[in-house]
Amino acid sequence: MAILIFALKYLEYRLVVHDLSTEFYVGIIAVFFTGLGIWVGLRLTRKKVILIGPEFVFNDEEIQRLGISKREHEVLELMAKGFSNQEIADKLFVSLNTIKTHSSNLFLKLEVSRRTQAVQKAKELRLIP
Amino acid sequence: MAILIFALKYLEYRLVVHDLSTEFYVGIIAVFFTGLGIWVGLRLTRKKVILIGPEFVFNDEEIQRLGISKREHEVLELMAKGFSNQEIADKLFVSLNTIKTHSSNLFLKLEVSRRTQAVQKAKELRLIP
DNA sequence: ATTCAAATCACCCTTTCGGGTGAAGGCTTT
DNA sequence: AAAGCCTTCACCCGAAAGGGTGATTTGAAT
Repeated sequence: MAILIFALKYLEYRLVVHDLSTEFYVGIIAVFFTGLGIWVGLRLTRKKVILIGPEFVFNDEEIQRLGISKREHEVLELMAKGFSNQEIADKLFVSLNTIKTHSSNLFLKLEVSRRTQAVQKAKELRLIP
Repeated sequence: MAILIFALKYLEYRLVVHDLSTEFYVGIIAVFFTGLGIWVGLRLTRKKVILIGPEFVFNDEEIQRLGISKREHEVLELMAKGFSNQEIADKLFVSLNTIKTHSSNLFLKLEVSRRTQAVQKAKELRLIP
């Protein structure tokens, strides 16, 4: 707004002092404010792009459709982070056998036979980030 | 450009017929072209956002920095798709031992000890899609 | 009170993976 | 020609993962 008022006054001053054609000044104004608008437009979308990037939502429908329990989902997340069954067991304070049971059930529900496939499929279905 | 010329002529016509102040017309031009600029700006970034999404480029610098060979990179890609060493061996028409060698070298270069970690790290470093 | 799913753990066995070592052939660089 | 990397393959061994079965406990729903 300040820039706009300043521009108007400045051009008005130039219009009195010099005697150039009206179209010339109108052209200058048009070009200047088009540029200003482009800048504003870029500003607006730059923020949007930043916001679009890091948003992730769990696909709860798919999780329930496959019948994946809370605990199984936890195991799945740790699996995706590259932890071994033993490490997952330690983190969740349960036995290795328990994790093996959970992972076996996960593989059945995800219809895979290896953990790398499980992780891949889980990411595709947006079960995990 | 066509719109700009049209606007200039139209405003010139209005300026002669009616007798409103110059600032008024300058204001109209400013607001109109600011809007036009915003629209153009949005147009430009909208295309950029669409392009940014599905494009993936291999991080060649990182691949070379880690000294990952062509063959090792192939193995890494198949690994990330969830294939077992035996399946990778079949796909590349080499022996299982060869794939084990490649994967061992990969783990050393990526500084990991499990294939899930290797896949995770490779994706972080944009070595694979 | 009974049923049912989830979570826990155990034991068995097989397959896969990972680490270590060695070696042979090919290709490039020096 | 020698040195160095890539690729290929082999063997050994231990650890990890996966498949199957069965059992107990707990909490929620009927």
